[in-house]
Amino acid sequence: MTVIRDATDGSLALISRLYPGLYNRPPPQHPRETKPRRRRKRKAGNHGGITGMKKRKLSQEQVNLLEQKFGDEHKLESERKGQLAAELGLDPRQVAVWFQNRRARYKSKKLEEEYSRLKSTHETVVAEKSRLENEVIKLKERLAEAEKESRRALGLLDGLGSSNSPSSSVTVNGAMGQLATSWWTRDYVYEDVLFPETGCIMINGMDWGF
Amino acid sequence: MTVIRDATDGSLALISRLYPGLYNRPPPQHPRETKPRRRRKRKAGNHGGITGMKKRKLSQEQVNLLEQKFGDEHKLESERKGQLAAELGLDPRQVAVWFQNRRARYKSKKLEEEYSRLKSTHETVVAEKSRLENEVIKLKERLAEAEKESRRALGLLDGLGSSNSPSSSVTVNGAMGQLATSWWTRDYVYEDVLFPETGCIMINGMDWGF
DNA sequence: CAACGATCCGTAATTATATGA
DNA sequence: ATCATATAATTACGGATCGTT
Repeated sequence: MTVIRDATDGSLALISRLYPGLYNRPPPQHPRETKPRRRRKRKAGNHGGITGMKKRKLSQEQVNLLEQKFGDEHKLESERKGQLAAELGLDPRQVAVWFQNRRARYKSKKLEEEYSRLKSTHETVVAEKSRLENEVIKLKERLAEAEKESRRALGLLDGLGSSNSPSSSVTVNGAMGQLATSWWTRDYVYEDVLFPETGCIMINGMDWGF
Repeated sequence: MTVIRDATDGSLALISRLYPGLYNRPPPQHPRETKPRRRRKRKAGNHGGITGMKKRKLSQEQVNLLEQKFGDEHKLESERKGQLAAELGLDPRQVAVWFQNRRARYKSKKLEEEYSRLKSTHETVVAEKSRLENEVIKLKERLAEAEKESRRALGLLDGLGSSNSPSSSVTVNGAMGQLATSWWTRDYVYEDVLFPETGCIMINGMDWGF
């Protein structure tokens, strides 16, 4: 099944000599193991030393337990580290390294997830923004039209008011006054609400000079 | 059985000219047809001993050249790989590994950058959305008011029309008809444009039944 | 031709090392 | 010493191509 490659079995040959039984995939046995590596001495570069240790893959069982512990706590206390190492038949150093790498993996994985999440909500917001922009446009159209119609009605009222009975004129003028203070001459205006062509309103061929 | 790797003592620059390397390096990408790959040649092998030691940390000079090449192309053709390896005094395998790891680094770095960028634009869009929401609210207020005023004016017109001379009535009724067809009874209406309290408009103590 | 196997190449994940805070 | 981080090397898996059958 597993194709043994030149490079791989070279490693295997070497490793299996040092760590018998560790590379078995199907039956991962418990490696009770002597560790040929010694602790890293002071930063004396041990380049060229025997330190070049080939990586041995941890068995699935070992990984399972490590993952479980990682789920409990992302950090390790040296106390638990030693215990875990003994339980797994690993060098405490390996356990520590495993946790470090696991934290790094966790971090980048988390970043990916965060990115996906952010991207998703971003697209949602963009769509909502687009919807709002359309709504604003429609509202402005409606508003421009409504105001235009108001002016038209007011113009008609004004025209009527100048040739009506006094009582009616009072009513009309009163209404005009209210309208004027309510929105007609208000000081805050959306410049872009009124369409250009509404700047000069022609009703029945008459320019109302607005 | 054949051990090939390692022995990267840095003095085996000669072994690299075994890769006759071949033509072609199209941006292959996804599975699509003829991608004349590298011709394969008999493996030559095995540099040096079994020494599983890792010659870690490439020199700054080596990294500089590698980075430069990476800048040109993120992928390596075996031809260039062999040449580069010879130039650097490295095992071609190491060059390949370096590029693989470099691509991985590039990928995660890019993800980080993309995340920052996305986050930034997201916040911008959120702000714009908020602004648009406010604008919509204001426009709705204005629109409700404008329509209310229109109705008030129309109400006044109507009131005048019912107690005026026939000639005036004609004018008034004509205006009403225009208004009615322009927006007053249009069939598409923003349900949320009119505020709840405007559902029943009282003008001068008169319910217009809207 | 098709099928197969060996060999190369790449990605993704993993293990380990080196260094600085 | 521990941790975070960068880097190197290894492992496993998959795809592509060549050389045979």
